[in-house]
Amino acid sequence: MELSERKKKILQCVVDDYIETAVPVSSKSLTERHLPNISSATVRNELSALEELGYLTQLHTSSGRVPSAQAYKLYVSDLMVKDKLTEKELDYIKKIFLDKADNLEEVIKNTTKVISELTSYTSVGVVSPDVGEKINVIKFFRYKKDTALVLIVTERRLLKDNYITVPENMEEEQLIEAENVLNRLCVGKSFEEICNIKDDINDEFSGYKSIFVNVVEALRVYMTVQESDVVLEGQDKILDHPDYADIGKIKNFLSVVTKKDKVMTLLSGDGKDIKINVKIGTDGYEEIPEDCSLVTATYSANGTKIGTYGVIGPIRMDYQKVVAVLENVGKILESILTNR
Amino acid sequence: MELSERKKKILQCVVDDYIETAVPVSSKSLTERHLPNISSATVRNELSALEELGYLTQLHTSSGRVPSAQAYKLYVSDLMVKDKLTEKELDYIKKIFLDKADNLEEVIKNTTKVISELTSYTSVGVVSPDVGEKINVIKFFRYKKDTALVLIVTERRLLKDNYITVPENMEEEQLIEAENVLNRLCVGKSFEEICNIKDDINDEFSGYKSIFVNVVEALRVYMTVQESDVVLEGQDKILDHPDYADIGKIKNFLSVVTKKDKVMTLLSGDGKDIKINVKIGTDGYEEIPEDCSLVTATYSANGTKIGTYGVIGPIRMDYQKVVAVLENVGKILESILTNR
DNA sequence: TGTTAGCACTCTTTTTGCTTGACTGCTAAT
DNA sequence: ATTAGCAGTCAAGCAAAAAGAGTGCTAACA
Repeated sequence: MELSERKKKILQCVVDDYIETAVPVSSKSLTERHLPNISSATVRNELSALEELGYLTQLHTSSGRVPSAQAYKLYVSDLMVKDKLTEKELDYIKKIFLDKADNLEEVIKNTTKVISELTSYTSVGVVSPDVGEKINVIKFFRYKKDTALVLIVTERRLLKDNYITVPENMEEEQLIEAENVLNRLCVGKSFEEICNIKDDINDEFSGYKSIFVNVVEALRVYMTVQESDVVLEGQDKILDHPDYADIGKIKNFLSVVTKKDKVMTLLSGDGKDIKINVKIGTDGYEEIPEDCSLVTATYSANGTKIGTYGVIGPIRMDYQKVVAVLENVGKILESILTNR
Repeated sequence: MELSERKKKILQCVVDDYIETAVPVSSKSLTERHLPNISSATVRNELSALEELGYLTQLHTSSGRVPSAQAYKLYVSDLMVKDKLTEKELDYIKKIFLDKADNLEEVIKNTTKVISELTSYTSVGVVSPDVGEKINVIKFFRYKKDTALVLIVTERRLLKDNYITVPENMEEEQLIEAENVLNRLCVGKSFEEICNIKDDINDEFSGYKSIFVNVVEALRVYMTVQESDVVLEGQDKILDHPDYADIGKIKNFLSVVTKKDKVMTLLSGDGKDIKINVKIGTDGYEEIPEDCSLVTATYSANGTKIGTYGVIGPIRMDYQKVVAVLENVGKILESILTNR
């Protein structure tokens, strides 16, 4: 059922006020602050109707109204007036990114830092693996008798966190030989393609099969989100918000947010095309701490997903600000990473 | 002034009880729980004397006694009965380390994890840089026109997080040449030695001076503690302790503990030979959050400092358990890392 | 001289009742 | 459909009273 224009307006004012003050909103304060042309009694009737429809709740009979999760959803999708960032804030974002634009890892760390800084909420981010990412070159670096570091240069980054075990008696030339064969097989191909060719390589790859299997395993690891791909900033910001005056809630929040694996699952489900995505903990999304809200945006450059970034905080969140920050950071980030 | 045996015994009981219950300790409960042979009136006299001497405080005239920082110090150094870990706990420690004993980074992460798990406090750790660490080999890996990754293999680890800028017009052979010269200069030398030879290399190193300077800079970075060398575990554990029922205190704690640079300075001052080191926030140590206690141990293997690990938590900490865990983890860790 | 029983005193914590103030919901008039 | 006005509800704040936990002191005792 579509709400009347007046109901929408009133609901918007309730959410605005509640987000600002954290105090249940009364009919009187609404007429005084936003609606001088109608009486508080009329507003009371409307509030009562909105409560009936599930948009508002009351803590007790004589308290003001508090928005429900349903109300926040409508607010974000329909009612909210989009906020603009100040020049100062925009400059801040640009300055941060321009310094270290060429290192993807740095960019990602800075992204969460900026988001957390500007919104004053905890921010989370994860680099999306890209199964279509193509390999430029693979290099082995043997640094112990039986261990070699695998360096993989792809279109967008340098992967250098995987090791393979090498037979101790393997000569240096053999390792180079293996490297050459591997490069012949892999260069220009995507992770996905390489993982699929594993069967028909016996002839060419003869003696080095175990190495190939190891490298494919390393690639497979890079294809899924790793804990090291998850970035967190401002975990303590939550304490500044009155919604978390209760230790139990803080604990609930921190027990999720301090664990990278949990944050990973939190961010993993997010779709490809959706730009701004709001999930509210109370209904349906089990991964999100109770009474929390997760607002995320997925950024892409040159048609490839870069990563998902967002803010996690109280349901009573400053969505105007958060959405504005996420959109602007996205724009600037994408423009820097596209066609560079 | 030396305390009488009975005073020591009573003080020990007070601290034991207070650590266990978090409730101010009364004369009556002391006689009931630990001292059946003396009357509560006698204990009261002794408590009063101990208060006079600065070991105990009273929140108000009719409350029980609470240990002062001074009392905790004496408790840890003299009074405390050393705790033993259970077989189960010891097995747990061994199992964790045996899995990944050959990767120093993994070992360090696991160390803090184990400590936090077993003590149920937040644990912190930092890998000590070792200025005497000798270099086995240096390798450049050029992966972009103007950027090369610097790989440095030392006696104990593989450093792979530094990049140098290479002149775009530099040929591959020239880079290899530079690598050779650099190895001739550096292999077998310690970080410290290399940083000191920078002046008289002009003749041999001719054209590659900027590269050498870059590499030395990279070494200098490795010689100081890096943020990436700091590990943290169980930041949310603090919330389980009643001492942190107050949001202000939690904030205070987290604002230090979530920031790696702050933890770094916290752990940096610790000496070389001291095994177990207890610092209490209320007096003197400004870096430690107020009302917090930091217990650390420094581990070594083959005569070199591996790192400093410890626990940060409330002053009312279970020192018996914490010291036992730190000592045992240290023993096992050192035995694994020595002469491998 | 050290120890102990007993009692008065102090201070916190809990309970209770009361008052005030903020809202709402309802009703009747517009 | 809107509004003014009023009765009803509930939380929050306050003060006084009661209960409880512990101490310090004094006087007696070994």
